[in-house]
Formats: sequence, C-alpha cells, structure tokens
Amino acid sequence: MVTINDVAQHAGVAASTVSYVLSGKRTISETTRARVMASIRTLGFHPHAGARALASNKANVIALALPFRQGMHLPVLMQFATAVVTAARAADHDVLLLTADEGAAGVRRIANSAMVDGLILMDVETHDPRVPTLRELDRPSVLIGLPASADGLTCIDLDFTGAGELCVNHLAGLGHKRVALLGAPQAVYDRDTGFARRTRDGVLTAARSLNVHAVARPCEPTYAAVLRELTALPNVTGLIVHNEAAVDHALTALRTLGRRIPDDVSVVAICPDEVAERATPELTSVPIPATEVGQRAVELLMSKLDGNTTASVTLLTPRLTVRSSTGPA
Amino acid sequence: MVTINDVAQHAGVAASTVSYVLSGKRTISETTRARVMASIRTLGFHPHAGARALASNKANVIALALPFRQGMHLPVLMQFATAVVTAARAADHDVLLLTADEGAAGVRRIANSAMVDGLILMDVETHDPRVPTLRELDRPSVLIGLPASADGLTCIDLDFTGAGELCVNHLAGLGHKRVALLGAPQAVYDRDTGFARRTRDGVLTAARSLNVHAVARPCEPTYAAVLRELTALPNVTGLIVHNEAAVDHALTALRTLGRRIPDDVSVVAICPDEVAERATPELTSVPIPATEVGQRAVELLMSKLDGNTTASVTLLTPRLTVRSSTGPA
DNA sequence: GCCGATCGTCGAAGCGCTTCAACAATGGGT
DNA sequence: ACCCATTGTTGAAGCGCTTCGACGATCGGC
Repeated sequence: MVTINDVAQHAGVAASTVSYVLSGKRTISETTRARVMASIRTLGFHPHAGARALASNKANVIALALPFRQGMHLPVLMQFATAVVTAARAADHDVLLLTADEGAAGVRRIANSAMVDGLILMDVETHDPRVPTLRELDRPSVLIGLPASADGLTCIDLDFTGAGELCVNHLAGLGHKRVALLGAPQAVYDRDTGFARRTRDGVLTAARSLNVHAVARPCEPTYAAVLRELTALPNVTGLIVHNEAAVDHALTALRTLGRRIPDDVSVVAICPDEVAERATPELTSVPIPATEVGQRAVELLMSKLDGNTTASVTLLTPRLTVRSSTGPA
Repeated sequence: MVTINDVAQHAGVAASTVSYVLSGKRTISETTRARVMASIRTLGFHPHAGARALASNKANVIALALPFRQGMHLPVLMQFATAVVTAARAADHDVLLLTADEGAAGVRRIANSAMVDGLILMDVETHDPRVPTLRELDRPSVLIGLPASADGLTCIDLDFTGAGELCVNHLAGLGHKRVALLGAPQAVYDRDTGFARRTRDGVLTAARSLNVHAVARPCEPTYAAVLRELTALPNVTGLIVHNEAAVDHALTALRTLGRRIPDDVSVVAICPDEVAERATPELTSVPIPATEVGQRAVELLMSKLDGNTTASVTLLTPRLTVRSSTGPA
C-alpha cells in the first residue's frame, strides 16, 4: 500500500503538506501543489479511508436505509437509490446500504460505530420504529416520507395530498362527476404508510369541495382483484390509479369490460413516467419525482453535515402531465 | 464518544483485554469476559469502525456494484441486493453501494482506499470494462454473471443455458413441435449481456436435438411490440417468455388474438415466482433464484476473504415449476 | 533598513483500535 | 519440591491520516 508518507518522500515535502494539498485547508504554493499532485498520480496514492475517518472524525459515508417491503414499487425505489448514490458521490461521500431487517438496531449500530456521518431513511411510515432511535442518536439524518411528528427532524416527500387533489381537479375540469381512486393494497393502509392515505385524503377532500362524487378502494395488484373492483364501479367516468403494479391490469380490465379510454372512462395514474408512457394508451399521470427527492434528500443531509439547520418538512409540488388517457366527460 | 479505554477502565482491565474479549483471538476467563461485556453494555460501547480498519487492516465492509441499467428487471435486482446485505450482515460485514456511473474508476477508488475488503459485481456483461480493473486490483471479488473469460475470477450465475433447455424439454415432452422464445429487448443482446444469449442458445440447442422447430425473437416490453411479435407467430404452440416486463403483455395479447392458454398455446416464463403466480392463469416458470445467488455470492466472497480459493464458475441448476399455463399440444 | 504581518512548510501529537512480546499465575508431571 | 506448559492478562508499538503550533522566508509600510 502506498501511504501519504511515500508521496511526501517522493515529492520531497512533509506528509502534512500532502495532506494540505489534498484538503485545501492551508495555502500551498502552486509549484509545491503541482509536484505533490504529480507524485500522487505516479504512485497511485489513495488515502486510507479508515485512517482518514479516525483522524478527522468524518467517514465521508452516509447510510441509506431501504425498506424492501411488500407494496413498495421497486423500480421507484431503485430510482431513489440511484439518485442518492449519485448525489452523494458528487458531494464526495459513499453510501452504505442498510435494509429493514436490522431496523432500529442497525441504525444505532452504524451510527455509533462512526461508520457514517449521517443517514437517509426511506419509506418512513407514520409510526416508524426507527424514528425514536434516530432522535436519541443525534446524528444528522433525512427522512423520505412523513412520520407522525416531524419535530426536530428533516423530512422530504412528494405532496401526495396535493397529488390526489391535482388528479381530481383535472378530472373535474373535464366535467367528470363520478370518480374513483384505485389505491394501494389494504396492507399498505393498515401499515399506516403515509403516502397512500395522504393521496386518498387529497382525492376525497378535493372531490368534496368540487362537488364530485368519489370513492376510494384499496386494491391488490392482481388482474382478478382489479377486474372485480372495476366491475363494481360501473358508473365511474374518471379513474385515478395509485398502484403501479395494477396500472396495466386496470387498462386490460376496462378493455375487457368494453369501456373505452378515454371515451367512456378517463384514467389518470400516479406512477413513474416510464410506466405511464409504456401503457396503451399513454396515460395522463402525476409522476413520483424519485430522482429529485433523492437528490434533495442528499442536499439536505449535506447541509446538515455542514452544521446548517434545515426546514423540518419539505414537500415537493406534484405536476400532472396530460397524455391521451383523459378526455371530456 | 465511548472508547475501548473507557470500557477497560470501567471493567478494571487493560484495553487489550477488552479487544480480545471482542475478537475472541485469545482465551479470556469467564469472569473477566462477563465483567467486560457488562461494562460494554452499560456504557453502550461500539468500536470505531475507522480505528478498527486502520489497526486490523480489515474494514468489515464489502462493496456491491449494482448496474441500474435499462433492461434489467428491477425487482430481481432488489432481491439480489437484499440477499447480499442480509448474508453479509450475518457474516458481520456491511455493504457499500456502488452504481454503474463510476464504473471501473469507482471500483478502483473503493478498493484502494481500503474502504472495503472485497467486492461483488452484479450484472456482469460478457465484455465488462470493470473486469480488467478487478484483475489488476487483486482484491477478493465475486462476479454475478459470466464474463468472456472467468480465468482467475470467481463467478456465479443461474445456468441460463440449462434454463432454456429445460423450458424446451418441458414443452417438447408435452408434444409441442413449434416453439418460440420471446426474449429481452434487442439492446440487451447488443450489449453482449450473457444471460440473454445463453438462454437463447439453450433454447435453440435443445430444440435442434429434440427435433422441435424454434424461433427466438428479441422483444421490447410494450404491449404493441409484444402483440406484433405474437401476431407474426401464428403457428407456435409453445411460448417461452424471458422478459419479465413483457409477461403480462404477452398474456393479454394472446387473449386478444383469441388464443387460449394452455389449450391453444402453452406458455412458460423465466421470471420470479412472484410474477408467475400473480399472472392469470398462473404460469409454469423457471424462477431466477436471486436470493440464493446473492447468498452464495457472499459465501464465496467470505471464503476468499478467509484465504481460500474457490471454483472459478458456479452455475446454479435451474428448476421448472409446473403451473396451469402449459398443457399437451 | 527595521518591524510586524502574511505565506508556505514542517514536525509532532494523537485519533481508537489491534496485536505482539512479555510476564504473572496457575497446574500438572516427575 | 522443582520445572515446564499452559492460561490469562498487560503495556506498548504502530496502523495512516489530520491538525495544531511553530518557524523561516518574503514583503510592504514607515
């Protein structure tokens, strides 16, 4: 292994000088800097992460706690993860992967071992058992999702209530009077996962204020279940689907029931653009801005690591893209 | 922060004794061990990962390089990842997440900084640019997938050739004489990704030796593309689908074309059980044993970290589960 | 032409842990 | 009763890096 001393010797300077060249925490003459950099390159020097963490009290690593739970749509999760890793790397940090298995204990272990400087928790539930642990730990952290109380925490998420409202507004604007929300599986509501409920609340609230009749139905993502639900809702002319795995099934089921899109029923989905664009017909949709959420989460965390305080809750404004699955009532 | 010295003082022993209690590398009397453990618990001591890495020259962290590329089925990727993290934790290691963005440079950086003890690369292509880097780095590593040459490497994967053969054998055994493989998007073959080609080869080889007529078609996972392909194959009575995102589309398309499953056409899919079971009808399938591959990959890596040598290629035997989508010709 | 500031560099201390050599205290074997 | 092994514990060295205080050199101001 090539150490900072090897570099120093090769460049004819002190080890501390090499360190300062690398960190920029002291002014270094241009000539020295160039000489050191050259030595670093020829020797192929990479600082030892452990030594660095020990001496500087910073690991330059953040933890990402992914849930891997049933009912979450995995591609979106991956988008989050990719965005987080990419953004973290841009800020010179690496990402340690944590799964739900270890739960609160894992969070505690990682934080106490000084292995990470901060953490990002994904898919936070309304009553998430990891949140109390996080509070007592006082390591900088960012939550994706909204727990019951965000006091003293930093949370970020899509404004799902707003997304639900947006869908209803769009349909109401087209003249639809009877709409339905095809939601997540019952298990997701039972688990108290915020985003599913918030969407439902948004839909119902907006419908009430616009004098639109709305029903919200949980739904398993199987063709049979979707068909059953849609068969039971013959009068609905506007359908909001907030369940990615059920989107294709819903389209097939409507086709089977002889209901044309958008002539007989307008469909708007809350799902990634990718899913909306691949469907036939292409779906009017409110995308979940996974990449943006991931990036913002990292930004917030880095800001906290720099000692800044941040807003306790950041809600991203939902946007609706009109495609060919919605039309006048 | 509570250090090993705090623990030592609290327990009335030397710091080295605490270290030996933790590592078990020296015999310690039961009474001392108990006293030390008690102190550790009361003080809430967690060893500093950086210090440990520095002193012992082991980070107890492995890197997992995920591709996040188009054409990979993400839920399977997540299964891999979960299995890897879980297995690694069981072996007292954490997992650092690497994405494809950084490519070979990322692999080099991580390895040289002593941040990880070994690496697992997922979705390795036939001519993967990371492989040469890995070779010169000489850190223990395990590849999931098969590069052109596995010499001196440790690779593990499902035997996709065998999976293709297995599907054809099953269909031929039911009396089918004309079969088709609906494969991955063209881009995946172009990229020289091994698994797609190996499946195709297995299908074609088995068909030839069983005197079955077979065609293999790449396919985009859109309803329109799938419908087009299936319309162009009116005589086929056995369909093999190796493209998870296209599975549902294929079933819908067959239904639309008025071809009943399994009466008119038998369908066998190479996909996770989850997808096969959710489909209507439930699909005869060859699952990709993501969890097992992940576990085995970690086992192999741990073995290498312990200084053992391992087989250069491990291929897992595919298994076919018969469900209701296949029947006699 | 002298003094204080500024700039660039250095040496040494120390981060928290592991591990090695060494030593004290036992416990048979003879 | 003596010696040698074994067992249990210790102190100290050192892993590779950052950072602090110090020091010589350069420079502008009077």
